[in-house]
Amino acid sequence: MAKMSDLIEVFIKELLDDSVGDPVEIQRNELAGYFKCAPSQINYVLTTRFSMDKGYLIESHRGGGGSIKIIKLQLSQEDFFANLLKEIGDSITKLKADQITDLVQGKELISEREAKLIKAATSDRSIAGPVNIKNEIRAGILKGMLLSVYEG
Amino acid sequence: MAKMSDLIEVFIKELLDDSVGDPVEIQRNELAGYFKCAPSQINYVLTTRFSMDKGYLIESHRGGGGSIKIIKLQLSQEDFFANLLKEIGDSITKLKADQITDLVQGKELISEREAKLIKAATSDRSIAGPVNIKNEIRAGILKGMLLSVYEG
DNA sequence: TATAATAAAGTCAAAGAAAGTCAAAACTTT
DNA sequence: AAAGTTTTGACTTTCTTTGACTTTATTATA
Repeated sequence: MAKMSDLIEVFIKELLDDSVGDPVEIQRNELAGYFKCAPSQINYVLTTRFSMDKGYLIESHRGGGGSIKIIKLQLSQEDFFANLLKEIGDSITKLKADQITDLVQGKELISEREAKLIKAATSDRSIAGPVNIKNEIRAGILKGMLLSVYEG
Repeated sequence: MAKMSDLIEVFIKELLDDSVGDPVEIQRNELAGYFKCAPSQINYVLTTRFSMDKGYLIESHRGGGGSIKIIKLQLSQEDFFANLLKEIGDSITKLKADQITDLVQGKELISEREAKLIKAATSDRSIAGPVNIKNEIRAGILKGMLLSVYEG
């Protein structure tokens, strides 16, 4: 049997292609039913194939009428942003985060106010929680924000 | 089926828009009849979508000829922010964070792009780290960002 | 004028409808 | 065989819908 996760991945990518740039909305159980797999496998596919690093944003709601929204951000490999994401990696200090933020602002891809927002979000003060993982958390937040700037 | 509660929410907001600032008066049973839902669902919508901290006041009368009055009120900016910070507290879900972000955007205190940034920063996928403290971390980030807006 | 009937709205808990998590089991690759 | 990846399922969390029961106000009646 061809790998299920791959099939699901292709399926979702086709949906995204068909919708030319618009986000795609699915219901986890429905999709799982279609592929006759465990619903949680959809989550697996989403986290392994549609991660932020790969240029996707995921949003979801639980409860009656809940659903999962998949947003593809168009970024090319040699893109400035792609490089930044790589540089941020899985962990980043506040100093470096600020440098990157300034860099992006310098290119006028974000406004001064937006830069301020980003700096606030990535500040040590904002990031409550275990000191030893602050840099990891910061990396995730910074990447998420930069990607969101790219969103249609 | 599109989510009933959302439809009802939109319906009421349209009424409010149409009445430009004036309170809107509805009959619970009538509205429930219109939407073919349980009357108590109107209460659900009212408490989840038109709560005080979202800037609404609800008044009602029971008995014959009874009705529900929905008032949208305008708070001073300091009160508004103070309220938000209080509501965020030490822990907040993604859903509630988004609602607050929308609220702030609705008041035109932030732009659509800035709202997107905030939503990205507070998304579960941005916040790497232990699941059990995500809401705590999110609260810190959101407060940090809102404060940065407030402080100019 | 009391009292009963009726007409609202309120409350709360249970059931239902999603999605999320995590770890074990089952595969594949090295 | 070890390491890595995928698949599954039991359990959890979050949000929505429903309905039985309560409270309050108005209207009709004795």
